[in-house]
Amino acid sequence: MNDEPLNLGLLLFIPYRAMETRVFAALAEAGFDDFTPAQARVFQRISPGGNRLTDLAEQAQITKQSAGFLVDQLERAGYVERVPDPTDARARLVRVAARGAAAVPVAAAVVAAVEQEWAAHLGGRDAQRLRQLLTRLREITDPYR
Amino acid sequence: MNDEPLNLGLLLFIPYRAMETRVFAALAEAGFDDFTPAQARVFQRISPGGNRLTDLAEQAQITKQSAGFLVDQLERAGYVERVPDPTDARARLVRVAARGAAAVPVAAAVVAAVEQEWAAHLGGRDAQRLRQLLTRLREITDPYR
DNA sequence: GAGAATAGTCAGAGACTCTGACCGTATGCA
DNA sequence: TGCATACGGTCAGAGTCTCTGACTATTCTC
Repeated sequence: MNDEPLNLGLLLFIPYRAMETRVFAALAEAGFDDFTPAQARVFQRISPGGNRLTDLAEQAQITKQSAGFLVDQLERAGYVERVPDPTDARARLVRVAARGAAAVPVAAAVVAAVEQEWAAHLGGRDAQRLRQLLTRLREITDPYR
Repeated sequence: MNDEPLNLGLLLFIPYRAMETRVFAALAEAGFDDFTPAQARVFQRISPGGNRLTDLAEQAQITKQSAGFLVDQLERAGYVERVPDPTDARARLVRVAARGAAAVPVAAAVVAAVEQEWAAHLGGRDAQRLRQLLTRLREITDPYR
């Protein structure tokens, strides 16, 4: 049923949504039942050394106010912490905290499992190709990088 | 900068978001400046004969209440209309109305343009391949179909 | 014809996002 | 050195989107 060609936007959205659903179901089951997709889109961008709020906002393509709102929640829930930026007294660095670090492997495991399912359906060679195509597409569609 | 492999979810999300941004910018410029992404995700699923609310909700993976909320707005803005379903007195069919029909070609043109840009970057053969891979991926990631 | 299922609405709450205004610190330059 | 400007971040308020739960009306099943 319904095999007419869809526009690429929707075609990208459908598997994205499927992945998201799977990850959040697993996180919830593992006890990380607070933690929302919006929070995750910020959390996901935190690098090992920590990031400034404005940096995270820019990467997630939201305003710094929205980023602040989400980081507040993440901080309250113990997923991240804010530390002063030694190089700039105005700024603070958002870093992954203990509970956040504990959630990462859970999420990573589901992502890996889903990617394997997809590879099983597409074939390993084509799964590889999909990743490569999307990575190349990112070159012209990621306003941050 | 930042070429480390990202998870497939994010890799799908980035171009999706880029497409969405482009389409909404063009719609706004063409005078369709009300019309939000959430409304579009419902609107996009309306088929020529019209759809029931619950059908749209299921496709968009939202509750029927949310779908009703969005269709209310679309109706008020003149993008869709509701007509009685001749086969079931409980139901009504949501159909594209005049203003909605006027917006479709504008959106379609942008989608086509963006897809062409992407094809120019990836190469026509690989763009074709990307579409094909995503279509196959839909087979196992679209809970509706 | 009775009971269960379905289509849709109403009410209320919570999450997410935005714009605009503001404070304190840093930077560039005369 | 000092001043204007830019930048990092917060506060306040509003709008949008989503959900859960409860309800009405109609249809389906037996």
